[in-house]
Amino acid sequence: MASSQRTSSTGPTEPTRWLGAAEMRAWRGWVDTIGPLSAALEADLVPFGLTNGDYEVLAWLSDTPDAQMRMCDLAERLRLSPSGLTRRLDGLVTNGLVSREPSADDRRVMLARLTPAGRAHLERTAPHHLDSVRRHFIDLLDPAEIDALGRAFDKVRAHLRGEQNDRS
Amino acid sequence: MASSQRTSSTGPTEPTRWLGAAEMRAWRGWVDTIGPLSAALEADLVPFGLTNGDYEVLAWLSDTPDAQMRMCDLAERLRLSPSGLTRRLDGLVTNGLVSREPSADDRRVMLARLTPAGRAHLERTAPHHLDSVRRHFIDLLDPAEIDALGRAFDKVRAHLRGEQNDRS
DNA sequence: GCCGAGTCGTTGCACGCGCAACTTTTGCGG
DNA sequence: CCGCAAAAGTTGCGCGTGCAACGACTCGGC
Repeated sequence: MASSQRTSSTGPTEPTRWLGAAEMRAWRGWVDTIGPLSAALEADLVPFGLTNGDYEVLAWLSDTPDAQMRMCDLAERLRLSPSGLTRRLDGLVTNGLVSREPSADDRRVMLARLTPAGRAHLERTAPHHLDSVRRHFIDLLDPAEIDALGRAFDKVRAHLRGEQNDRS
Repeated sequence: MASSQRTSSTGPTEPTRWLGAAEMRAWRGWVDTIGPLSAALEADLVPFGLTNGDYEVLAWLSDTPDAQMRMCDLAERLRLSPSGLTRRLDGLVTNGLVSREPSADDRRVMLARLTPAGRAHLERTAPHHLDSVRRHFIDLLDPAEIDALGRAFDKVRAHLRGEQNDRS
C-alpha cells in the first residue's frame, strides 16, 4: 500500500524493513480477504435466519455432550465479551433455538442450552454452511496450500497467545 | 423466529462432504485468527491515536500523487459504505489529519486530502505499524508459507469477485 | 460462622457501521 | 434546451459490540 513512502523521519535509527513483494501480497491478501469472505459466508446463511455469530453459538453448543455451556466458557470460545454474548443469546432465545437455564451447582451461572428446535435447525443448516465454506474457501485451494495455511495460523495464534499471557 | 428457509436451489440429500483434519485446521485457523490478529495490530496503534481503519485511510491517501481521493473511490478501496466513510473521515478531519474539500471539476464530489500534519503523523506511525505486522504475522512464517498464503488469498478473492459480478 | 475478594451475568452508554431516504449535481436522450 | 435517470455525499435510524458499573453468588482465611 505505502509504496510512495520516502525515508521515515523519526525512526530511531532503525532501517525500517519494508515488506518484500511476496510479503506484501500475503499481508494485503489477508486484509482484503477478511471482509469479502465473511460477507459471502454470512450471505449464504441469510435464508436460514442466522448470522455467522449465531451459527457459531449453535455449533459450539452442539459439540458438547449435554448441549449446554456456561456463559463465560461460551464467551471465551467465541472471543466475545460477556455483554456481547448476552445480547447475542437474546436473539437466539427469542427465536427458540437456545434456552437460558440457571445452573443448580452454581447459582451465579447461566447455562445456554441448545433446544431441540435449535438442534434441528442446526442440522438443517450445517450441510449448506459446510458447502459454503468449501465453495468460497477450502475447495479453491490445493492440499499443500491448506496445510500451509493451517501451519501459518497455528503459529500466529501461538504467538498471540504467548503475548497475551505476558501482559497478564 | 426467522426460519424463512426455502431450500433455495439445492437438491435434496447430497452426501455432505465433511472437512478433513487438515481442512478443518485451516478453516478454524482462519476463523480464530481474524479477531486476535486484528486486535493485536490495533493495540499497537493506540499510542498513535489511530485505529486500523484510520491507518488505512492515511495509507491509501498517501499512495496517491496529490494525496487526495474522491470519497466514493476511497470507500471502494476500503470496502466501506458511503456513510461509513463519512463518519470515519469525521474523526480524522477533527484531528486535523485529513481535510475535506469540494472538487472543482464535479460539484457533487468531496475530496479527502491528507494534510501536512496527516502525512507527518503517518510517517511517524508507519515504521511502528510495519514492525507490528512483522512481529505478529509476517516474520512468524517461512517464505514457502508466505507464498502459499499469497496464492491462497488471491484465489479466494478472485472467486469472490467473480461471484459478485455474477450477481450484478 | 463471617467477611472480603473474586467470579458470573446483565444493563447503561458510546462507538462504528450498513441501509434507506434525501439533496445536489451531472450527463444523456429526446 | 428540457427532463429525467444516475451518481455523490450526508443524515436518521437500527444493530451489534466493548467497557464500566452493578447485583448476585461463591470461596477461602480467620
